[in-house]
Amino acid sequence: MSTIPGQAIRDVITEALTSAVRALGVDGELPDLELGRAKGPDRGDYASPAGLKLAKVLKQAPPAIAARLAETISIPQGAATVQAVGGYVNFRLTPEWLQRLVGAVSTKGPGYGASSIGGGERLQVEFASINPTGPLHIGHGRGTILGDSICRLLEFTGHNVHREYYVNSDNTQTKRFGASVYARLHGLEPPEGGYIGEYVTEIAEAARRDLPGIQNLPEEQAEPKLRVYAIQRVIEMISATVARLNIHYDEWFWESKVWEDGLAPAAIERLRESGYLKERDGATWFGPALEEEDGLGEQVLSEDEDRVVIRSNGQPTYFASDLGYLLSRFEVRKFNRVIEVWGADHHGYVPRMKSAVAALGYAPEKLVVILHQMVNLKEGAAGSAGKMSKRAGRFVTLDELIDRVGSDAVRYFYLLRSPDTTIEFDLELAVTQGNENPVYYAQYAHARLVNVEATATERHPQLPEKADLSLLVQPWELEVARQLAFWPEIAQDAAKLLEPHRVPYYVQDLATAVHRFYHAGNESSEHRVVVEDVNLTRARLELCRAARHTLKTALDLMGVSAPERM
RNA sequence: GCCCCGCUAGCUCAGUGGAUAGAGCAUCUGCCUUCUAAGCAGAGGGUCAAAGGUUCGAAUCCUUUGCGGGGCACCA
Repeated sequence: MSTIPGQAIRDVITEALTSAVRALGVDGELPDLELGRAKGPDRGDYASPAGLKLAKVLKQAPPAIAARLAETISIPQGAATVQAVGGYVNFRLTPEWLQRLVGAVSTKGPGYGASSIGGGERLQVEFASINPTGPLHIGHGRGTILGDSICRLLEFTGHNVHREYYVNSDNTQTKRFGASVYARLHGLEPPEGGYIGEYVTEIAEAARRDLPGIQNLPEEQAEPKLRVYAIQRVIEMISATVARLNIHYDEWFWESKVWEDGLAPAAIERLRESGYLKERDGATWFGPALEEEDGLGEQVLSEDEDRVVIRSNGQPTYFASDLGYLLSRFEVRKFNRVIEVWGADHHGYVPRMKSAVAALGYAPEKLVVILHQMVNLKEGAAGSAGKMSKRAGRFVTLDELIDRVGSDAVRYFYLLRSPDTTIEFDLELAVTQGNENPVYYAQYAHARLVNVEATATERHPQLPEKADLSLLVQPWELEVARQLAFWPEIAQDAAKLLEPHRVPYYVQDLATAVHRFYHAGNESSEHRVVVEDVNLTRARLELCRAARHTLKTALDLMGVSAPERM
C-alpha cells in the first residue's frame, strides 16, 4: 500500500476533507474541522461536524453542506467510505484498506507508528532530579516513570533525546546531608534537620574505608569531601533503582560543574550587564528591572517578585546554580528545547525559570515544564499519613514497591494516571491489586499471539509465502485491524502533548480486540487461527503478527516488557 | 490573601467545544475435552461538585462558590 504505515489515517482523511471543502469554493482560513474518532459504531470510525462548522461561511444549512462534502470528497486508496448524517460527515474504514494495513504493519514489524515529525530536534529531558540525599520513594517514581516515558515517545516520533539527571551537590539540603555523614563518622547524632536513615551510617562507614584519614580532618574540610562521596554512593543507589524500571540516564550532571566551568558566574555577569540584577540588604536579587526597555518585559515580568541569587553572606542560592545550568544547556550544549519534569510542589518556580531563560536571551518557550501532582501516602500506611519525608524516614521506597509488585506493574500503575491527578497511595492495596493490574491483560494478549503463531508454524510447516489478506473478513478480525489503524495517531498525539497516559489506554483497547479475536476460536473451531485451510491460517497469522508487533511497540513506549509466555 | 491541580458509575480513573459520556476493578448471570480461562459474552450502576455565562452545540471555555491536595524563603 502506498500509504506509509507511519502516517496516521486520520491525517489522510483530514487532508481529503480539506480538499473537498476547498472544492466547494471556500477560500481563506478554514475553521477547524475537528475530525476525530466517531463515538458509536453506527457513526463509523471518524467523524467531522464540518457541516456545522461551515454553515456560517457558506450560508447554507449544515445537512446540505455535509451532503455536498460527502459527494465531493475523494479518499485516497478507498481507505474509507463516507456518509453524511445531519451536519456531520462520517467516515468508515473499508475492509479492503484494513486488510492491506495488516500486511503493511506485519511487514514493517516492530516500530509501526514511528514517525519523523520531530525532525531530529535536539532535546534534553531532565527528570526526577531529586536531591541525592537518600533512596527514591514511591513519590519519586512518578516523575521518573513519566519522564522516561516522555523520552520514549519523543524518540519514537523522531526527536534526538538526552536524558539527564541534575545532581544537586552544593545546596542547603546536600550540605545537611554531608554534615549528617560527618556526624555518623564520629559516632554522633545528625544535626538538627539532618538525615537520620540507616543508610547514612552505612555511607559513613564506607567513607572511613574509602577515604583514608577522613576522620582526622576538621568538619570544614571533611564535609565537602564526605558530601561528594555520599552523593556518589546515593547516585549509585538511585541509578540501580531506576535501572530496575528500565530507565537509563545519558548523563548525571553535577551542580558543582556549573561553578567549576564558570557558567554560573558567567550567567550572573550577563544578567548584571543587562540590568536584571540589583543589590539590596547586602544580597543580590534577580528582578524585572528593565522590563520597559528591552521587549522581553512580558516574559521577565511573569515573575513579579525579586529573588535572591547571592545571599548576604556571599553564598549563592540554588537559583544561581540554575542560571549557570541554563547556560550549559542552551549555550554550551545547544539543546533546542529543554523539557523538565517537576512535582507540583515546585510549580511556583516555573515563572522564575522562564523569566531567567528570557533574561539570558532565549525564548521562554524553549523551556517546557511538565508538572505532575503529588503521591501521598494513605492513612495508616507506613505508620503515618500525608506527605512523605526522607528526613523523617516516613516513606515507602521505590525499591520496596518494585519488590512487591514488579517493575511492569509499577510502570503501568503510574502511567495510567494523567499527571494532573493526585495519587493517594496505599501499598497494601497496590500489592493485592498487583495480580489484577491491567498490565497483565495486555501482556497476556501478547503472549497468546506468540503462542498461537508458534502453533501455526508447527502444524503447518509449509505455509504459503504470501498471505491472502482478503480472507480476513470476520468482524473480530477487522476490529483488530481497525485498532491497528489508530496507533500512529495515538503515538503522535501522546508525543506532541507529552502525555504518555494515552498509550496504556490504547493498549487496553488493542488487547481487548486481540482477546476477542482469539476467543472466537474457542467459540467455534473454524475461527481459530490454526485451521486446516493453509491460506486462511496464513492470513490470520499475518494479523497475529501485525497485532503482536504493535502491542510490543506500545508496551516498549511504556517501558513495559512484552513476555512471550505467561 | 494570592497562585497551581483535582471534583465524571460503589472504587480507581479516561474523555483535542460536537451526536446517545466511556474503561478497569467490584457486584450479578452465563462460557473451558479443542490455538494459553491472567480470557470471552451479558446485566445493573451517572444531577459529569453547584450556580450563572459564552455558543447552533459545554463534562470540556469564562465567572463565582463549595470541598480536597500542593505552593507562595537569603529551603529545593
